Amino acid sequence: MIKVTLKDGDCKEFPKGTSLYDMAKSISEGLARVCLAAEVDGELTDLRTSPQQDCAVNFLTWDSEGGRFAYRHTASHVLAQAVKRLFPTANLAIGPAIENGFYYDFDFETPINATDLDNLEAEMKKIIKEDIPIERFTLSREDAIRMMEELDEPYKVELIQDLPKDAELSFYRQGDFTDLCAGPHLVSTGKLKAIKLQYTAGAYWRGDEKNKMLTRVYGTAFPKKSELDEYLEQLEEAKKRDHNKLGRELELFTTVDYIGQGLPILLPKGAKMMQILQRFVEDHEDAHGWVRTKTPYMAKSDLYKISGHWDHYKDGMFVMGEEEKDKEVFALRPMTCPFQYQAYLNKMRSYRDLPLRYGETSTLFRNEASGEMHGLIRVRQFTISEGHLMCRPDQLEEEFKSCLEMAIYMLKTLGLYEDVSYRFSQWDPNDSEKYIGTPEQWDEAQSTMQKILDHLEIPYKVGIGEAAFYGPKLDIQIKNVFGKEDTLITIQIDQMLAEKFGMEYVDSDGSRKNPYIIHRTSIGCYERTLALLIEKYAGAFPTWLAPVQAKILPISEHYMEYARKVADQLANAGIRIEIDERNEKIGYKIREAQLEKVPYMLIVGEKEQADNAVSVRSRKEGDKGAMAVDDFLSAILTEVATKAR
RNA sequence: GCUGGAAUAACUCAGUUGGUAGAGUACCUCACUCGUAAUGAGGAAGUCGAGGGUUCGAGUCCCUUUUCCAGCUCCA
Repeated sequence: MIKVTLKDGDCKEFPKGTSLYDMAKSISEGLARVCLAAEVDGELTDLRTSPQQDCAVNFLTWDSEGGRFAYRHTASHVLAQAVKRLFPTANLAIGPAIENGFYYDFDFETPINATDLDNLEAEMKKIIKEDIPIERFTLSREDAIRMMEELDEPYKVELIQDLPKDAELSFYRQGDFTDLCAGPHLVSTGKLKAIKLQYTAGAYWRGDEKNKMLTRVYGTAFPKKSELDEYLEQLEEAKKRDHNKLGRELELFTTVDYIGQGLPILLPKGAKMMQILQRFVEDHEDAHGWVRTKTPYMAKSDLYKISGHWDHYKDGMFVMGEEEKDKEVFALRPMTCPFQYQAYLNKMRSYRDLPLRYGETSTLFRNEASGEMHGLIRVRQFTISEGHLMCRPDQLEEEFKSCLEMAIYMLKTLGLYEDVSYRFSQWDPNDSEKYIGTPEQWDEAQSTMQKILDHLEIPYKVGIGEAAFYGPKLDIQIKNVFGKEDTLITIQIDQMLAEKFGMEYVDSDGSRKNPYIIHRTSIGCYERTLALLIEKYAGAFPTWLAPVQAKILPISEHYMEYARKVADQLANAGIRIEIDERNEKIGYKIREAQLEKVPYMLIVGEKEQADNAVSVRSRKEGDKGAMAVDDFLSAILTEVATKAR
């Protein structure tokens, strides 16, 4: 007998050799029905495992990530089985569970289409109905390779060959289908309930663009049809917040095909929001010891040769001219650093001058690959709240902290703080081509940064190979409505470029030293920030950010003059105001203003004109009744000043 | 850049096996002068993204290209 301690502290005894699934059954039929996998002494495992000694067992249900992953991983195997049934010549690559579903990569002989996807889904449902038991077995590496060669699965053979020689490999078999897999999996295909194949996409074998592009089939699975439907409904709702759709509908931006990809046109409302954000950021920075520079948008190739951009970032730049043909070759700037450094180099610096904080509202140009552009989130020309801070080693941590605090303040003010996560972006020592500097320099820069991050207790995850070519970064990451993650804000420590440009200061002992440089942004690039704000608020921006803060809706033409008088008074106080001068019914004007998501509608008619008042309707709370113009003005000014959300 | 999908009026979309280009909204005109989410009538509006091909005839079929969307790769 072995003793099993359950999560709730209960102890049970079972004969040695009892599987976890049988244990669950003997505890209760209900548990057996809902448990999907288990943790034995903290290790994720299959229900078909039979513990050999006393242990702690935690049965995992749909409520745990481990349970969901086992469930969806099994769904991905069922998909692979369906593919092998309908397309016997297709080869299998990999098929994991992911955050909200699963995918499987296949190498099809001919591309599959939407009908094929429907057929595959139908076949999956058949496999689930067949309720095929799923068995686990292990093979030596050698036998595993032999089996996959016999099955003619070259990708699987390659995967196995990369595993350690003495590895014992686990396989899962369900009827006529066998796959290499670490598991865990459900006990039979019938445990799956609601599945849906969503779409296909290309994906490089092993994520390397030099490799063949495979077909990735995405799907999701839930224990109940109602939950699946709810999830799909949520996806549809999220799409309605998509900044790329909403931003165009709200007339914030547009694109024109003969201007080109990644070059959006900011319309008056979008440009106004950008201006508000920019003023907010610049004022805040200036109040915190930052000074402004204004540097050129382009430079001769000479500059980029010193900085290393020419060798490490040329593909990302717009270069004008050819080195062989033209006397001077210019390139638009992809980053501000080498330009702003010239301001530092303008004269000899003393240790007393540091820290020096240079801010610039900087427009940058990056020649992104054509498939990368996405609305305002990835563009080829963008404007960023860029800054470089030169300091002494003893000031580094304090300055880094203040940069981070500023970023957090900005995020909190915008209401995005709860949506971000931190990434400590490090270099990839195996890809030294991509970076300047020696391994020793990288170790030093990264350990300096790590010390600061740990000291500040920043909860980060590490991103290997995500560093800039000149140094490590703390990236503040955010997800868009589709769940795709992008960097919003970045704070970087750079020693290497300072050295390349010969930036120095004279220390108290008379010696010359290179300053530490912090590259940082306050709210990242304005285009991307705007995009995320659109999605965050579904276009209903906080009043301080709204391009139009109040719209005056006269009941009829008779009150137009009064409407203009009110508009003048509010506009003179700095409120962004519009009048709906059209000869339409009030209900119609309200509907339109509501759809434009204007924070306040001010209805004026006979009564209001008599009382020097406005009837206020808020987009959130509806009709709020009449109010003296002065009272409305002071209320909205307070709201704007506090940047209330 | 790669894989897949898409492009028809300002916007959202319909358009059957190839046979005269359609709706709703918006816009313009007129009437109505209106009290908290759509007043009515009329009008104008499209080289069917661009270029080439097949055909008596192409929005529809084929090729090239541009842009947009999802994903991959890459990045703020």
